[in-house]
Amino acid sequence: MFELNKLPADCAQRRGGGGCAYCRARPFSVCASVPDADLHRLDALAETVVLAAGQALFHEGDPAGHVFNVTSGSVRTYRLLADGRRHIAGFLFAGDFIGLGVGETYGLSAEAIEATTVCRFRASEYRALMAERRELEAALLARAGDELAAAQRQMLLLARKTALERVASFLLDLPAADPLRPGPAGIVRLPMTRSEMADYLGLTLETVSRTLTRLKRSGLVRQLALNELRVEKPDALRALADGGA
Amino acid sequence: MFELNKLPADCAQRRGGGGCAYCRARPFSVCASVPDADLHRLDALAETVVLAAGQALFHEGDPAGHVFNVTSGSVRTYRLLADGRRHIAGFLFAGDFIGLGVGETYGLSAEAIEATTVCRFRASEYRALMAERRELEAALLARAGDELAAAQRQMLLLARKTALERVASFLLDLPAADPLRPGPAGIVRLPMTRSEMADYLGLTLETVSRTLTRLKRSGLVRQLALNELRVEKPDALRALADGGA
DNA sequence: CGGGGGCCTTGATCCAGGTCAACCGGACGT
DNA sequence: ACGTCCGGTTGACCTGGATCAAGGCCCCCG
Repeated sequence: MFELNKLPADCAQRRGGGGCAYCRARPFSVCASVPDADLHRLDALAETVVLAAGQALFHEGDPAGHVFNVTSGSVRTYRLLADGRRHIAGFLFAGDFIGLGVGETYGLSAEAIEATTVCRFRASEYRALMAERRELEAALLARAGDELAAAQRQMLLLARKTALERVASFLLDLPAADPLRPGPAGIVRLPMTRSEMADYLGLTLETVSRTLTRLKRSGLVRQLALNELRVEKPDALRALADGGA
Repeated sequence: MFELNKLPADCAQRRGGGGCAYCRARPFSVCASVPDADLHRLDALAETVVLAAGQALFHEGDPAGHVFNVTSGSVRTYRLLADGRRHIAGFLFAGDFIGLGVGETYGLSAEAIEATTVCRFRASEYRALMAERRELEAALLARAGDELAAAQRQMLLLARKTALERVASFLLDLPAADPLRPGPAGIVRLPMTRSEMADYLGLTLETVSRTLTRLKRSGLVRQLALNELRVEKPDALRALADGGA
């Protein structure tokens, strides 16, 4: 039911050619903590991996051999229950780090949503680099704190918000997550399907669709293209999202 | 509707008397990363705070002046929506650290569930100590990773599990969270009310009560006392919790 | 240019869990 | 001893969102 594409061995290569210096995602990533003068250390460990839409980075239960930085595109992380129910833990964009909670094995699966590039490190080498470059460790700790706070907001959403509030929250939070595509304020790009939004928000795809229709009809949101829309009344939408009566 | 008890100024005191060396929660906390020889550094910064049931440590939106370690008892962290809907983000026990995701202000409120002691540090001093003692920073990063993984499991629960699966998961995960009260295997102590369980699990208190009754009737669980029960069939309960058909 | 397969939307119906309400029992204060 | 309060349990009913089903649109491919 969900494809299990392998990662072709040839699409990842050790670089060493100073790629980090030109990485557009660096300012948004934990790599920003590494001073320019030390970038060669990162470069020496980094592999660039190019992914097509639907390709997997790893699967839940795989030995956790690598950590990743997303450099362009978007990634979903998810988990399945035995009977196929799916939960999408997060959508990741340029600058996001993958590998914070991981121990021996990955606790989630990760797949590209669209054409995506990630920067890959052997976990053991990355840990060694962390031990060497303290700022990197501090940056990861700060990032982990931010993600924890985001996870707590998401738990509130899942535990207590209505479908309308969930979708409204999603539309407001999503654009901020993708720093490479700031675009004009209020434009929301939706690279994922309705089904993926549903599995992220704890709803069904039908409910997501109906709820978006309601938001359009009420004029809070306008559809610009399939999977792109504009928030027309951000304050009203925010009030909705936060359960403001 | 929810009490807003103040923290009496006199219940917290700077110690400096070598308390950390005798702290029963230390082996389970991030403090375990500080070598015995350096414990005086922790002691110098630590204040012991004794809390009665229901007393608040801080409220959402307060300036985040302190971080905490729980040393005994239990704490709930929660957030409210404008109309009073509550979500309990977590139950914390001896060894748990409070202050990972915090920035300028607290994003959650925290209150003692029962008689509780916590160890309090000024956030600025704790940050300075972290800069000085690297192992502490590493311990916090590891802890943050664990919490992130736990948050992801909880999001799966909230997004996709049924009431029965949620309660079963809760009963299995809770005992492991309280290291000072290991007790005989399979004994679950529930210091929180049905309403608090509900707000943690994204249910209502009635549904929690009915679901516990179902578990008792089906023989998976036996009630020993009010708020204490024993898991009779851990494997069956685990299968239930994980949605195993 | 025609056919097929995703993805999306919309409608009709169903049901798990929410809501409202009654009652029970233990802990407490007087 | 008694009343009150708070937490828990149980029952009856309701509803938001799930489920089941039918098309529609668009894109790609032959």
